[in-house]
Amino acid sequence: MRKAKGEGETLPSAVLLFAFSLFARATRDSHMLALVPSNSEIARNLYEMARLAALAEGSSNAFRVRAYETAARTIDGHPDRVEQLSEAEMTRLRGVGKSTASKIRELVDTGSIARLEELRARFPPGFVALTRVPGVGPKTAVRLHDELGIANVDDLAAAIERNELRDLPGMGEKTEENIRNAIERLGGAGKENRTPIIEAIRIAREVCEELLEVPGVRSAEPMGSLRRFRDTIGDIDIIAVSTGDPEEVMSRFVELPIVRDVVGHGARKSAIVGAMGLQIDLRVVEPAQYGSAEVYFTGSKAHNIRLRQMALDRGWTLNEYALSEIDGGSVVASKTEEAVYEALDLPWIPPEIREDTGEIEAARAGSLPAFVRVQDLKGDLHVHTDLSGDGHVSLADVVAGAAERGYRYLAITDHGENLTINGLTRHQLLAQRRVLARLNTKYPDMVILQGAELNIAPDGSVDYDADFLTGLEFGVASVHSHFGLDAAAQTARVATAMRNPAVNVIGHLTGRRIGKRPGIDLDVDEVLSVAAATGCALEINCHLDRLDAPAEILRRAMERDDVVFAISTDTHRLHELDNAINGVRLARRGWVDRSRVVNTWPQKRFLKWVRDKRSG
DNA sequence: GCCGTTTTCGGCCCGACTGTTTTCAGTCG
Repeated sequence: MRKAKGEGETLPSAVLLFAFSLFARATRDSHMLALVPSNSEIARNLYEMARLAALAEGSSNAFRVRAYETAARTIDGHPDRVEQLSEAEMTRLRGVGKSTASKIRELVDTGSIARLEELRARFPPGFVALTRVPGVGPKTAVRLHDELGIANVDDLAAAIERNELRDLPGMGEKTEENIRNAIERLGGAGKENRTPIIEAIRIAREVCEELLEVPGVRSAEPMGSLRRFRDTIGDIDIIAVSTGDPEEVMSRFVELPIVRDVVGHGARKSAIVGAMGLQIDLRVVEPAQYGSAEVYFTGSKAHNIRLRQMALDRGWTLNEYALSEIDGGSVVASKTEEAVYEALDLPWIPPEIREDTGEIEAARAGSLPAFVRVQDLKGDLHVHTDLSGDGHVSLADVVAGAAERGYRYLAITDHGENLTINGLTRHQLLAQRRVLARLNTKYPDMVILQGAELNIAPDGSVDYDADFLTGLEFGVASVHSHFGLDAAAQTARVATAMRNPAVNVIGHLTGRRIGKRPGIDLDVDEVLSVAAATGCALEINCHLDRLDAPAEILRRAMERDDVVFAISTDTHRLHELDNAINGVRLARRGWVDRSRVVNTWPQKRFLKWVRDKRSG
């Protein structure tokens, strides 16, 4: 039996959150119906149409498939509710024509799309799962079904055991063996298994270091979704620049200790499966090709397609080796990314936003945000010391570390007393206050504020009492428990904390741990409204397993002009002060403008903002 | 299925690798 709509779907938690925010707003604004599809729900239907249409068309590159995908992407990134537009208005959206507009209208009016239902009936979930086996694409899946009656992965495995695949024209023992191995590696997830960025970054760094040992290799850097700073990674793409023999780089690569399986081994391109089943692709290029190679392998695919279209409009073609003239092939640009973008009359676009969700248009119009850079940060506003149960750096060391980085202000924010294992007693805080007075004298250029990371209780209250909190100079408030409350309760909880004068920043808003724990359910739009009304900043937490608030929420916040942010490392060990770069990259991914980040502000303006909030 | 200031029809991004082929289809990113 078919699942009820919206039930049991698996989506990244950030997308779910975002979807929920739209859904919650819809339910609040329109009392009459509870099932108005959000933009992400519409997009999800269109993505599913694309996926199934790929099977019907026999290719993921079929024009109809790409048309659905383009429309889905446009709607996913659209700031307003598409459901409220007329069909004529919808067709003004990029990639949405009459046919798609009427399908969206059908979805809004009836809750389903007839064409999608037909496709679902024709390609049941078990069959679609076949195409998640690496090496099995739409053509193969359909053939397996038509010629061998294979309807799902189990059927396929059984057919391989009977050596049936090798007898099909165009297939042989090798293909059969490859698919057998692919199913074994699948573990139920296959092509859609994604790795948290914190793990992927570690593996990528290790591999790049090994590649740098190969003679002739000048650089080795991760590209793809890792460079775009997505919070989960499907596979790792690495470009190595070599002035030596590329085949030597390749043979070293496929022999690395991390390699569990070699899935491709060519002169310029190889792919291996490494620890935890994570695939790593390596490309070797020459120095003169680096810029175009970076553009190409950073993606996203959709972003690249837009760039290539722009190249074609100019009589050029863009590939991984160069931007060059179609006639004659002379190179227009290839050495640097900047040169490639400039030739296409665009400013350089940061990798973090290359998703074809409006960045090309914004770049063309000159309306990209002023992106944050590490050197813009003038302070860190979430820092623990070894007084916190989970802190591993002394107060003196972390203050010195901040001073070394040229910071003009710093908030020490050890855990509040309600976090029983990690938190500080009032007595400890009073003692810390005396030490801080001396440190403030020692570092006259930097203002060190005594703050705390307060725990937001289920009712929105925080640690200590109002009197004691007045004695603190700064407050970060975070959810550390009761993750399972419903959205209404969580939203009210966070809103109450934001209204507390002792709270300057909401720490790691959703509480998610990427790949381990989903974020709490929130009405994001309501939270943003309260943030705006109270002047409470949203933290951009730099920890790679948090990256919280997620980019989707940051971008949503940027659609308003009244929410501010704080890029904070949440340091527990001295070296974590360097994690600021992660927050900077997350901020870019959320299209955050520098002017809205409170810890880029000069000392005086920053301190005024802190005091204004605390005076209620 | 979408799109258009040369176009309402005829285009639509590009290439490496693999396995099975004697020149290419399928898959992948």
